[in-house]
Amino acid sequence: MQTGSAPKTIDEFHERLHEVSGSMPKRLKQCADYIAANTEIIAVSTVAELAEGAGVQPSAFIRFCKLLGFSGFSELQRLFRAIYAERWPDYTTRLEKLKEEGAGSPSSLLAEFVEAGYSSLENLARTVDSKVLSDAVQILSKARMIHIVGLQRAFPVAAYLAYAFEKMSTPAMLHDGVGSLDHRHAIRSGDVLIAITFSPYSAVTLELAEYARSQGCPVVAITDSVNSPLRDLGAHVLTVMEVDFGKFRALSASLSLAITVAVGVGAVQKK
Amino acid sequence: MQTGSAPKTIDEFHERLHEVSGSMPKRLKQCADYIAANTEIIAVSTVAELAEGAGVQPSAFIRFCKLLGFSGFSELQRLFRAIYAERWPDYTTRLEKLKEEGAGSPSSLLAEFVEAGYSSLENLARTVDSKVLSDAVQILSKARMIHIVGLQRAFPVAAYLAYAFEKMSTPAMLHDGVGSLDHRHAIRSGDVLIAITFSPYSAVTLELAEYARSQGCPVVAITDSVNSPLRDLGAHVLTVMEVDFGKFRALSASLSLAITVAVGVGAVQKK
DNA sequence: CACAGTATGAAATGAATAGTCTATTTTAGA
DNA sequence: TCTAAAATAGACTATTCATTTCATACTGTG
Repeated sequence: MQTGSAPKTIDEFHERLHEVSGSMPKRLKQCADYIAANTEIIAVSTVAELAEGAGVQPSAFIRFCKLLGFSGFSELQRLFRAIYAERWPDYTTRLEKLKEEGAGSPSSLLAEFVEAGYSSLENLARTVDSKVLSDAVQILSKARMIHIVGLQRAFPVAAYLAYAFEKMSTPAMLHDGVGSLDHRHAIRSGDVLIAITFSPYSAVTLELAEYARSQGCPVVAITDSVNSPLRDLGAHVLTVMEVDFGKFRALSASLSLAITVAVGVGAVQKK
Repeated sequence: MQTGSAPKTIDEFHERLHEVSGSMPKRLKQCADYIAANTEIIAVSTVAELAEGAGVQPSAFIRFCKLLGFSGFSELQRLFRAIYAERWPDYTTRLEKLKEEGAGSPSSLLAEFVEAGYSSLENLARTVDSKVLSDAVQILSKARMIHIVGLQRAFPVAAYLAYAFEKMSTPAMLHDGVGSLDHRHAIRSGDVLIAITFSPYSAVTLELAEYARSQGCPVVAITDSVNSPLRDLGAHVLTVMEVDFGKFRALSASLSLAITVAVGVGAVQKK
């Protein structure tokens, strides 16, 4: 049992699979083919299920795992589960450590932020629900006017949305709180509000969203986690999980999502 | 046990989770919170693992599952396993899947923007000059006051910088152009200006940068390409190339660079 | 302060699942 | 066609895991 040679990454796994699949007895070849075509279900299936799918006995499937260098099916599955469950490291602690050590040279700091950006984007791509996304675009494209609110951390996102709509000549209004002027009464029937807020949720944003709902206007929310109070309002929620650095948040994912929505709306309206 | 009312979709699940999480005993609340934050690992975890993650006993976790309307953990997990394949983690595959919905569809747009953001970040990490970056941080950390200007496309970046400095109690002022009020005379000797502008370069931003230089204030520029007019002013130039998609520009790289600078300055000042 | 109702944790139970072993079948070479 | 080696299937075992049970600790109320 050459367990030491077990593939450590998905790439290595595929490589090994391809490598050994040439010289394989019939049943094991079936396993190889089935696995190659259904890699994604390994993490959530049992030996019995996979064996049936490949049309072989469970024991054959286990022999197949061993041939690839694993000690058994469990070890193989562990590889796939680990990769999926891979939690992004705790950036807050990492950042603090970096600061403490004083080794926080700006370029290593940048490396951290860049990596956080990668994680956020990958996570976004992985978890976005295309149905929810296209519904949001639908709702917005029917709006007479789009209102945008997002303060504090969320303000850059709101500002970018306002910019994008402006460039596409889509009627939109940014509620930015300048002069503490409240423009809530600009929200009329037929309008839609985009509310962006992340924990800790801005009271002003929530209030405006509430007001919009009370006027019968749909609210499209861009927010983190599923506990967002915006959900209580019956808002159409787009969830985006982003890596936090203590008080700061990589905004890569939120911005990408926002610009997608904006361009999506613009595309629909041009037709 | 109202097993008939078990959530059938992830959306329903989240809804229910949020619905019941208000009135829950401590341990079950812990489960709810943990699950809300780690939904993605349910499909590939065991009760014991999740329970440990939430800091509760496995039995408590099962009580939690029942509260949500499932017959037990297995039924809950079945829900997540069923949809697992669609969210297969391999980033590239997932992007391709998103694009399958057809060009112009919201999800394919998202895939494009995510890709653009990703390459922008890659680009940034590759091309950044660590000497220039740490010099910029040096210059800024010596400033009596930091002025920030960035309009149009660059405004979200400027706004985020202003937010970050505010959070770190670093004296900073955002020149946002509200009311066409020009605050240039707030720029005094000892201050530093961060000017952010991308092609086509905003005249207002350039003018302000010019003014700052004329007052003998250093200017740290965040801009694209080497042809930026800010270079002519003798500004300290941080270059960031963003990948365009259509008319729009991913801001991921610019924001990451900006936040790096801000946090870098904050770190120096805390010492 | 006592009591009822609820929540909790530890351990026992029982089901599902991975992994092993061996008799049988298939295959290849003489 | 016979024989030896390899491959396979299916029964068997050991393990892991979800779930239940029950004794104990809280919590709020009269």
